[in-house]
Amino acid sequence: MSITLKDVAELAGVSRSAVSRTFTEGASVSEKTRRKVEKAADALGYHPNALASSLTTGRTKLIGLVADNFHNPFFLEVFDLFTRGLQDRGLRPLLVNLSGETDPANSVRMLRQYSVDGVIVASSTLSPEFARAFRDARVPVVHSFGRFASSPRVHVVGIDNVECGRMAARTLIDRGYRRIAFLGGPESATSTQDRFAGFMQVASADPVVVVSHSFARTYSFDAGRVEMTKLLMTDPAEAYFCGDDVVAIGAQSAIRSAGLRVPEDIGLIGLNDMEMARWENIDLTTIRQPAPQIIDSSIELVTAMLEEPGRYPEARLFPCEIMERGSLRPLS
Amino acid sequence: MSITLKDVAELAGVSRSAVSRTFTEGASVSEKTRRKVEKAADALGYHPNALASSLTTGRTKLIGLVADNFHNPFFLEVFDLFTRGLQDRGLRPLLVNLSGETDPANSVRMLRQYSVDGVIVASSTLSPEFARAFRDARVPVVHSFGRFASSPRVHVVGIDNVECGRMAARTLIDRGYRRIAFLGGPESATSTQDRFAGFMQVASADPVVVVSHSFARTYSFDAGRVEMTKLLMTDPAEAYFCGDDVVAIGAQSAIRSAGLRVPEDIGLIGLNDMEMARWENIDLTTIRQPAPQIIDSSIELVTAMLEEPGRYPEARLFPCEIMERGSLRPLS
DNA sequence: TCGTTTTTTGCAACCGGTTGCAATAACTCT
DNA sequence: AGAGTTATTGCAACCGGTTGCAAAAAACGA
Repeated sequence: MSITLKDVAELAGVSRSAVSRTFTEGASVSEKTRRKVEKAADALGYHPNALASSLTTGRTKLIGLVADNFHNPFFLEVFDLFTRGLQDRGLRPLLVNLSGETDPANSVRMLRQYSVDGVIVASSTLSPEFARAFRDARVPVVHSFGRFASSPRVHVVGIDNVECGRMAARTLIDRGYRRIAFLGGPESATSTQDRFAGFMQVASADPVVVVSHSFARTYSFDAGRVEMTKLLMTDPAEAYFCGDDVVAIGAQSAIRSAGLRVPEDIGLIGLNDMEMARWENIDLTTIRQPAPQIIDSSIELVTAMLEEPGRYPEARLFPCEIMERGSLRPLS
Repeated sequence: MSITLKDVAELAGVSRSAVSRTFTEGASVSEKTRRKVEKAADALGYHPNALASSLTTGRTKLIGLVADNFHNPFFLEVFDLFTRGLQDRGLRPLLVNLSGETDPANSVRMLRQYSVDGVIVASSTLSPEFARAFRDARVPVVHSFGRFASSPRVHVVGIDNVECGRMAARTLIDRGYRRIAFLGGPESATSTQDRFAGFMQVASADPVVVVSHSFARTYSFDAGRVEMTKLLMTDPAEAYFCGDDVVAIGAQSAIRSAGLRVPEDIGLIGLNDMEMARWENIDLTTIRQPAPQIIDSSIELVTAMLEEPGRYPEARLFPCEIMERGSLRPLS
């Protein structure tokens, strides 16, 4: 069927080892045989079978990319960055869609069956358990956008969500908002919990500030809209820190549908700074999460673990910054 | 390092073949040995290595998923559907990001190195050449969202873009718009060309209709916005058929920024019916592309090709329908 | 030129599985 | 119980590569 090492060896008149060696970096082959082999390989259109070689080398160059939110456009950007970053380093992403799945065991089993070299869990909602399951199975794993822990059990790359919560509260208070609220993503998500904690910490420390909170069912437009619609029926706050941009956009839509204006009637601040936040009809003030850096760093870390499997776990944090746009009233 | 067939065989006191057989569907093993093997396997935490077995079976259950647009949220929905559909059938998507890449050779080589069982090219912008390159390399391939051809050289699953163009033109004319225009996606994309052709065919057949056209640089918000901004500086049409939803949303944003209203001042119709089109602040009238059906059918077709590699190429078309929302004036 | 050192090469075993085949075991049936 | 079937099993070769090792070839030094 397809061309194998043996075919090339025969045509080139050398041993199979010689052919193998010309295709492996840093192996000992003379220029003469290399040329013979390359000529034969070209003639036959030969390319080494990566999977067969993985059997002996123990490396597949396959990286499991595990995600659970396919309804948040931010993750499209994340996939773009991950796939390109991996490809640039000669690695291949094996995509796993976890939507609805709660038990890590299946994914662990599946990714082990495919002998992935490592796994990147790209999610801000999965519990740390998930990444740990891979570690326990001795699969190098990095949790991107995961929860920061002061004593991480697994490599984590992301942001300090607690600090983001504080930052959001400070920003709202600085703008003169007094009745402020947290409109979080799913309550079960670690990122929601942390952002909530930080937000409350700053907000409740200020004696004149009145703070309230609620949660959207998921990090999605619909959930944000539903929750804000509910809030508008009673006595809404002056400004909301939303779970993330897509929740904020849903909230924005609800506010506008109710005949109110952002930021004149209600202020909004999101988190992520996804592309859409810049769209002129959305124009969302938001906390930028430096996705390119997080992703680069995650890839770097997972490749480092290939060399050094027992590598001591670490948490890598990147700073966030406020992106001023039009959904909050200006600093007076 | 990891548990192999041999370890299980030894513990269970049977031959390696026996172990292999208990893990392969429909092989001949007695209940007694099966139980012994399963017990040993459980004890050791053994799971067969999918890649090693692919060597002899010739099947990896890996499917290359090739995409080139990571800036259009519609494709996040597409990825969701593809990954789930493949997973449900025991297949694994190997994601390839083609952004910027024009030469198929690289992807073909890479995916062949990984012995993917088949490839799905999910793009409405790539030329048919691309899919053909896989076919020429004897890799089963399906082009999803690709150009329909009356004599397809490669399996294509999608919609009739020419008919969509006609449908859009008819819709606009029926609403009483007289100065209508096509605001396409990238001119080089087959889908743009076809939608354009159909649109012009109907529009220019009507003596009272005045038609014009232009193209956005890519299927993206920014490109749509830029192009519409340009159009607004001269004498805009009464209604536009936009390249796709994301281009339409960009156009909508430009229109609103110019202080005009949709649909009162300018009407818009998109194509795809992505989730965002339903968002209340967007509320886009659009032509629904039945993505779930296209994707299901694509997966079905690619798996059928595994059984029957020489399968005669076919084009599968799914009907589209207008989703009435608020970006066109109502039928009078 | 010849002995020594360094490079290059092929052999053969191995990676973790699968499978055709012949031998063995377990059933039927009379 | 014994002949004839059918089901199960293990052997050994193979899938497409890699790699340690020893032999062969080439390069080096004097």
